[in-house]
Amino acid sequence: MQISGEHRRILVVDDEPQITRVLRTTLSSQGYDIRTASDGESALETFHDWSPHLVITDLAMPNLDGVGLCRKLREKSQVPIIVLSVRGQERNKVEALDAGADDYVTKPFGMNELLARVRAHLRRVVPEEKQEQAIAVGDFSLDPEARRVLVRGEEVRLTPKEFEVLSYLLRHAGKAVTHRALLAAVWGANSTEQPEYLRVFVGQLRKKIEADPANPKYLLTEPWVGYRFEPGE
Amino acid sequence: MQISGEHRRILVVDDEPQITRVLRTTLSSQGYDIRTASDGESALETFHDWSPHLVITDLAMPNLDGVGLCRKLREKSQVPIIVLSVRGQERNKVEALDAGADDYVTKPFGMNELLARVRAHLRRVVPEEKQEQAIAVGDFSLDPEARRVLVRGEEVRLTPKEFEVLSYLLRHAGKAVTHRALLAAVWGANSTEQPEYLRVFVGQLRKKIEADPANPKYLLTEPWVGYRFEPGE
DNA sequence: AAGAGGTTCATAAAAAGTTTGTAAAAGCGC
DNA sequence: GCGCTTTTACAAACTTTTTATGAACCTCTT
Repeated sequence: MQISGEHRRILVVDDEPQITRVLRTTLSSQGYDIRTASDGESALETFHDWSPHLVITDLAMPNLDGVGLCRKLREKSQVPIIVLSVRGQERNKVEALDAGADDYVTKPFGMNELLARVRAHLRRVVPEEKQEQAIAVGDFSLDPEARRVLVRGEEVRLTPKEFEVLSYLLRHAGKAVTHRALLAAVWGANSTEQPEYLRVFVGQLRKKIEADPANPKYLLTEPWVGYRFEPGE
Repeated sequence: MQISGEHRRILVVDDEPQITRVLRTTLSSQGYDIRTASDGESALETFHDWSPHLVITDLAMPNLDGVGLCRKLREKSQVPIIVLSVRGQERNKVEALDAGADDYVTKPFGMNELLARVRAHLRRVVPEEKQEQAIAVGDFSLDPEARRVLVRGEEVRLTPKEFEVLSYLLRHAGKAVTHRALLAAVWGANSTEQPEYLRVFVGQLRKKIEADPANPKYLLTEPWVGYRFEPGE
């Protein structure tokens, strides 16, 4: 498991199942999330649904070939594209690269080389597009980019851990959140057996966001289960 | 002559004069500006003086080899690097790519392929103008060309590093900027583990731009995360 | 139905561990 | 030498973790 590769999504496009299978296996083992497509058209669909960070594609495919796929992708996206092909002739390479591909690797290729090229291209991808979107529920709004929380229009200063706890609760507003889930989300999957933290931090949060911390209106406890966040109407 | 290649500067590094000569000729004919260096050390010098848009380098060189050159360049720069080498073994490729190279082409290579790869990498280079635009937020305005900053109409003298720090913060005004991001932007991607710089420079900046440096109004600290620039209304 | 025993929850506060602001010394390049 | 950057040091401020205590709650027994 490597930090820089975590959660990066790679779309593999090839009409030969044995190729996609081996790529899926190898890339998955490096910690990447993989989806595959067997032709250009379905690749475009998956691309739009899933927004991968990198595309690896074959050249010869039904429906829409590799060069066509590159052109289509480039109309909308800057995603790095690596073309894999058995055709090693220079004009094929030039055509693909000029169509928008970033790299051209000739089959058969060494898997370590491909992985290194994948790393090289992913390095350039803007670090972690913030998947975190602003949330607004009831009297609360939370902006992860600015790292700010507003309660009834007032800004509330939160420490990092408080922020993460509240963030998780807001994202699951209205639902009962188990101790385990909350602990795992904020403290990591390891410390799921220490609910003392939660009591302390929930207490702190209530002091900061509740009008009457002793009789919480938003941050309710769900006995024997966990907590539940109830946004004001 | 092609439009996309106009005025782009390419640094060619190789200790064999016949290689640099043919590359210079070919690349020049495509409208690129070329300089050459015959070893890693002088390549670094030329790089700093000339800020090329792309570097093409051999692997085997006196003084500082291709891999070392990649590492050195990556400390400060995101410039695309294409490595040319007679060594076609996979571990050479992996080593170079992981050292920061973006592409690895084995000699002998087709010139059209190389040109296509050059075009592919140059496509990704951010057009300079984008980074050089003036910014004005709240009480601040910053002119990158003149390297001047005005706070409430008053000019403030800043050192180069101070300027870059403030520039980055202004470009992300209102958002929490992580230590990592700020360090990477100003000191290069390698020095992301030295937040001491930031403390010092933020302190300097506050002295220069805040009315009361001890109680900052603009340059706020976001504890455990980084800093946030809040423009005056 | 009431009470004992055990568990969970809330709160406060002490202890431990980090981070931040600041000053100043050392290093570097022109 | 001079100005800028880097390094070092340390106290102050802050966050997180740990600990303690009492109240509230459930279960089981009588």
